[in-house]
Amino acid sequence: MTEYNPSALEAQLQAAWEDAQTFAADDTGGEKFYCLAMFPYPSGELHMGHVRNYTLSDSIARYERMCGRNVLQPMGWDAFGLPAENASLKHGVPPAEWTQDNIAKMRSQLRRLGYAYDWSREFATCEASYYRWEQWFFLRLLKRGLAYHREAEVNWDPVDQTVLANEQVVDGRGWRSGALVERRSVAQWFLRITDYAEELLTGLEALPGWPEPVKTMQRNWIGRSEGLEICFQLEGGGGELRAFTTRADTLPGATFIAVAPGHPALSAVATQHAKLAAFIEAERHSSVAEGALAAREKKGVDTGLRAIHPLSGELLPVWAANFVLMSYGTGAIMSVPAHDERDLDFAHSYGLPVRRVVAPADGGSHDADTAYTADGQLVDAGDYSGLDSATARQRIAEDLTRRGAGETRINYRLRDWGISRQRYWGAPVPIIHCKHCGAVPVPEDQLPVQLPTASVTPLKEQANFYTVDCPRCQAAARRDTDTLDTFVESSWYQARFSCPDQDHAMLDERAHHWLPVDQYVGGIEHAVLHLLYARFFHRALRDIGLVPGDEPFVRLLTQGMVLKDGAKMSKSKGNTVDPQSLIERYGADTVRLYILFAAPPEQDLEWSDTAVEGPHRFLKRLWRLVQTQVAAGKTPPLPPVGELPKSVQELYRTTRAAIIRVGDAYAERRSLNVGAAAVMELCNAIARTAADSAIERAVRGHALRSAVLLLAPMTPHICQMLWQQLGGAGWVHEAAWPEAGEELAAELSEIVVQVNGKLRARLSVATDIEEERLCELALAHENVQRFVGRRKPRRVVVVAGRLVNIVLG
RNA sequence: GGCGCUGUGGCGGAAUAGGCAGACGCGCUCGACUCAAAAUCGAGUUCUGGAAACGGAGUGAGAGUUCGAUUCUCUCCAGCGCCACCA
Repeated sequence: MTEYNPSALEAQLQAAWEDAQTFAADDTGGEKFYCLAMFPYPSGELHMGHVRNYTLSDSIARYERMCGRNVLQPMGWDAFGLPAENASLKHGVPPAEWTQDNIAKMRSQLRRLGYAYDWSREFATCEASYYRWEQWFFLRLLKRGLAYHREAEVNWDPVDQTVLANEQVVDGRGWRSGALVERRSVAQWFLRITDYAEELLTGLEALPGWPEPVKTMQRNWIGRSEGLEICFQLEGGGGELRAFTTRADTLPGATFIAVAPGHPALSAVATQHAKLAAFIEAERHSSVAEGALAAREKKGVDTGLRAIHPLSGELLPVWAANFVLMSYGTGAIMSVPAHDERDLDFAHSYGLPVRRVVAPADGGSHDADTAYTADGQLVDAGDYSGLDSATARQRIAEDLTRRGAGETRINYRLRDWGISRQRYWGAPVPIIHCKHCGAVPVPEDQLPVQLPTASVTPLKEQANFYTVDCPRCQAAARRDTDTLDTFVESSWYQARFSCPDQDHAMLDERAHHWLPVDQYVGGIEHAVLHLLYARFFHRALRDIGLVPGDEPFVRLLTQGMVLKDGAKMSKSKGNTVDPQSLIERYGADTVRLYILFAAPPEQDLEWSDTAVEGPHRFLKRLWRLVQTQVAAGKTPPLPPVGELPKSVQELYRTTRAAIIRVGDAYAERRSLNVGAAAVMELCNAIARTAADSAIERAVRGHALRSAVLLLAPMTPHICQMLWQQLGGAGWVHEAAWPEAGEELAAELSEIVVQVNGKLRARLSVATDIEEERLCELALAHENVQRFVGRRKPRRVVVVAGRLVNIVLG
């Protein structure tokens, strides 16, 4: 009997797959299935999170392939980014070299796991042949007005020395460095993602294959709110102030106006108002990031300006206040202390009046010390008194609109995406700044703007990089020395995998063949960053005809983290488990099976060193079962279902059930942990069944072949070998997914008998038994009688083929 | 503070449309094989009473709907995640 020797077997098969190019995708083939896992940053080390991510997607890809689909499963490298620069500083290795070394390491680690990638499509985003088209696309966006340059207050990461997008600031800290983010004014490039805000929001409804939490996070991030922009005239003809509100019904209760310290209306006043000027200046230098604002004490200064209430004509003081954001709405708000906690807070600090105009609709009372923020009924609100909040909002909006004192508006929390980074290791911004012509695009025939790899010096210090002539007027000019946010690369790589060898265009007709991605697999941490950017990019690409449809990813699986001792595995915590040593010990198949089996894909997986033994033992047992079967000679063919004797009926049924259950686990629910369990159950049933007669061997053979096919997407190496041993031809990954086969009619079925919903007996009865007779039998059962006794059942519920519930009065 | 997710044995988890709670696996107990160990195989394993048959309790807590609830509804509690002066 041959021993199960995973390492030899796996190495041999991996080489054979490679020689045969068996996972190359067909650009013209039939029903396509594009399966993609989020490509890794080449850190040089594969960790368990990667193994989980790639094993999930590989199992799905292999399953779809067995179902006859033309599968594309590519792999590449998200290769720009800071770690390469840091490594370069630390060890003196150029980023390009460091990155290439890491890619080589990780590629061989991935190969050792037996993933069915089409390696011919591999690319790294740091290659000029890739970012060249990113630069090209940036210029197209610029031409279409979707990219623009402006000085803006930005999030500045003092450790990484770069600007961060809002999405990259987490709790007031840089997402990578963890440093407290500062506010700075920097000239940089933006992409007009806000142009797509509405579409990105409504598009979520067309994504039933996305997890609800991810869609919710994106909805919150986009933050759509409908409201009214109200125009307040300043006293003495001093212009106007506009304020956005979602609660126009509370306008009668507005007692002051609050404006952001950076509001342009203040600059003229500040010249005459020292206290205000000081306040504005202090706020400008306050380095508090957005996330920390909420905890800050509310401060303000009366500007001396007075605004006219558009309903009452009353004069409202205008205050400069640090709790108003310049970057949302108009930078000015109407303050209604009675119905907004922040306003009330501020009013209390500065002794401003509180006017209650909304009362609970049910007539209940409300604590006067807190703001009543819910909808209700208007009181003491002039013409609007008595109306409910919704009606009042509508009426006030209509009235103000008619008088030109307001208009309905939709505001979004989403801001434009700042993409300039003051980093070396990234794709250069293809722009030349000219004193006379402004920001001039690098002509297309001069792309790519190559990142100079000879010297690892910041671009702004490399004169031979930035010294150029203006392409328009030939005067001396200066290249933009910023690089693009690395999230730009990952926003379109899924499209480029369709045609990575295309030298003459960003994308070609193959993108129309392969896109959208049918199944995307990755970590939930990208719920807003990468997944929102990629949806935006896809639409921008669509608008110039390069990709089909509106969405890049049809189905999304967000896998949970791999934890050890309750915390995410990480080097700093010292709780990592090295996949490499585990593979050496158990083989890739065991590692794959364990990581699929240990938890549902979407949930966090608590790593257990001992639990790995389970899947390993199972594979060894399966191996032995096949060896025993094969050693006993040729397996007879499966006879017609009707001829199966009692001794093998259970195994036949279990096999059939397993085929259905496992198929469903792969296709519908992607709950591969349950699929793996069902195959284990099947193998237990095989081991329980005798192998003496020809018919027993025939049914066992059928069960074993099925088990091997069901398991093949998860543990491809061992299954390839067992498939051959069982007489299967060719690659198991090209074999057809098994048919469940004819259902075996049962003569007897087991019926559960309950009394008052409690299980009291089980009956084995003829499947076609009449309901009346079944009830008789159930009632006659000894143990049922003990509970029913002389009492007369009030009711008997019968669920055909399943149970009888006898309800006593 | 808002929104969302999750609570099931010693542990990871299963229960597809409201119908046998605990599949599958880890761990543990006992046994077989062995000089011994490893490996392997067999029996058992929610708690509790009982030798057993057979009971009692039981899916975070409490209520509700139902003949019947891990599953549906409501109110709590706990943990996690996201967002958060967004007007």
